[in-house]
Amino acid sequence: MNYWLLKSEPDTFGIANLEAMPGQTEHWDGIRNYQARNFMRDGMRVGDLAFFYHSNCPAPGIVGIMEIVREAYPDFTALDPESKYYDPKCTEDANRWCMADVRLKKIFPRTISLAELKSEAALADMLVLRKGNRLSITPVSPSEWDHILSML
DNA sequence: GCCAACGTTGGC
DNA sequence: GCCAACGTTGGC
Repeated sequence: MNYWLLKSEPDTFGIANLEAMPGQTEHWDGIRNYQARNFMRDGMRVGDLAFFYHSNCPAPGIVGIMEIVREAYPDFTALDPESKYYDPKCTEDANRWCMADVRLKKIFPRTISLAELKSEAALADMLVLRKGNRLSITPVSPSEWDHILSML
């Protein structure tokens, strides 16, 4: 069982959008970075838990928890010319991108802000806090996971 | 809107 | 395989 942190822009798809989906479940699509894809494809398993992180917004931070309910499968948005995630180099037989399905598990009573996360010595090694990090999927260690939950 | 950091592309 | 140019991310 692994822990993750998944970023999404609330203007595009925030935790409230996930809450509103049937079964509070949705596919996590649009990964267009190899490192992030590899984390998803090679590491993410059903039953894993992930923080929902709001990025590129007035109050960036962790807003809740999701559970992985389906492991990596081909990201069909890469084949759809109408999608903003369309990748002309992908075909049905050679789709280099994948998505996973997530289900909302918990919305935190408050946002754990990026500033708070940065101020915690116990989280100094978190990938997502590294300067210039742009990965939309990063692994979270069990101790980091527990520490963040203790901040609520 | 600015800009630093980083990934990808493509010419050579 | 190098590397400059370009596009994107994301905090501020």
